[in-house]
Amino acid sequence: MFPEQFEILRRGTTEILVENDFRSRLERGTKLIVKAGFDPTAPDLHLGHTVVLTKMRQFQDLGHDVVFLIGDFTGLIGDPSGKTITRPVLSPEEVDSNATTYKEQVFKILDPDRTRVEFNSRWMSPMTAADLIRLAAKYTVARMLERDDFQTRYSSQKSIAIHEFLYPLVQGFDSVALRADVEIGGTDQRFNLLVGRHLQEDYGQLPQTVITMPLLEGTDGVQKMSKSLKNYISLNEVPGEMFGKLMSISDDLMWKYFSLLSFKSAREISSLKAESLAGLNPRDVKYELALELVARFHGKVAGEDAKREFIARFSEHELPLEIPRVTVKTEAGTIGITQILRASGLVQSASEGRRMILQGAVRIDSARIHDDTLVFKSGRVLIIQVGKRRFAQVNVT
RNA sequence: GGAGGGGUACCCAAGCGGUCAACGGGAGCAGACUGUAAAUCUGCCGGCUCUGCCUUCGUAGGUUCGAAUCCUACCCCCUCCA
Repeated sequence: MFPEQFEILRRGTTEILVENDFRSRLERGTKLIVKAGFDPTAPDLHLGHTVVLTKMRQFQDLGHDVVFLIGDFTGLIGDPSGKTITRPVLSPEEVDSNATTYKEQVFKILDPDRTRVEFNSRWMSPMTAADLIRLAAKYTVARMLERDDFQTRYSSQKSIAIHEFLYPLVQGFDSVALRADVEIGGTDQRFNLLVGRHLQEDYGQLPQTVITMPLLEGTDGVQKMSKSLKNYISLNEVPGEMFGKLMSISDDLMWKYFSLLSFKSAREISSLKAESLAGLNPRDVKYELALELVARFHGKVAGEDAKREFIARFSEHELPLEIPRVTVKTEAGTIGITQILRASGLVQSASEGRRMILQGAVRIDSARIHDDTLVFKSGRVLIIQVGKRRFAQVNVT
């Protein structure tokens, strides 16, 4: 039983600190308190976040207590791992509405009945300045600067504000307040998670087990999935978009997505791998992935519709089922094509429209055009396509 | 308190009086191909009434026929010394 639990929980992790402690914790057979913190400023979760959530779900399924911690207090500090130092301070109402949005998304993965949602302002706000100084005294500058991104910023002459040092401390203190047995985070959280161990020891608690999960690369296949890099797949993505974005990841990256996001068993995944080696089109394997994930967040039917639509659009080059309709007004009864493209929102500027036409990207009623000086009279209705993905039915009035 | 380095387009990063709408890389977009929004190759990548014009290189002024490039003031970042 315990070795089995251990194996399930270890799957996909980058690191478990300390493995032996974790084993003995599991062997005790008591419910563990499993914590993971989330930033309140980004209620729009993406697939990268779900790596940790999926791991939390496994703990739940094994009967442990999971704490979904919203770092509303740490939100005041901002995440020092990013480049931005200042962050807009959220009002209580904003935190509240973000939390609601969070829950909607998170409970697609976690079991709501077995999840405790906490806010770290509950114990941080009552702290006095003196309390905070006492907390700050528990760690040294030299040890803080061990943190990889502090080090990088320091040596590349980027600023580090004092309050950013508080971020790991507060996060660590959260573990003390929650008496966490386990904390899960991405590998980029390693340092912060370890601070928790240190502080717990200082407060006379058994240091938590730290579990780090690999970072999921975004759709560019190189950088970690993040909103600011715009390479993310949001959980709120409409089914078609989510399906398409998943199909756009590289054939190599697809396997990482399988191992970190799929609920398929290790055995099922390796048999897919074997089939693909045997000559199955990687595209078809990717369909499996896209289908599973779209179905998880939007339901089975939406998943299948998305797949069907994708094949029609990109394999059979059919027009999408639903084409947005827009109306474009003429000045004196006629209007140039570049103006139509811009006014319909298909391109950002008339210049971009001109370039698109010259590159052969624009089709009107399915026929490619090359002339950027075309003029249309009012009363025309045109189906315009720019590239493979932008469509509009334009009513010229 | 003193000395020095730096702020360039979405990001990184050249340029240091005209040939700069600004090298190069990344991201993005498009085309070809593959009939995966994979991979690969090619092109585009400030705006416009587009063989030209207009607005951009921290901010505001100035010098000059002409400035991202020189000068002045201001704002911001970093380093070293104290």
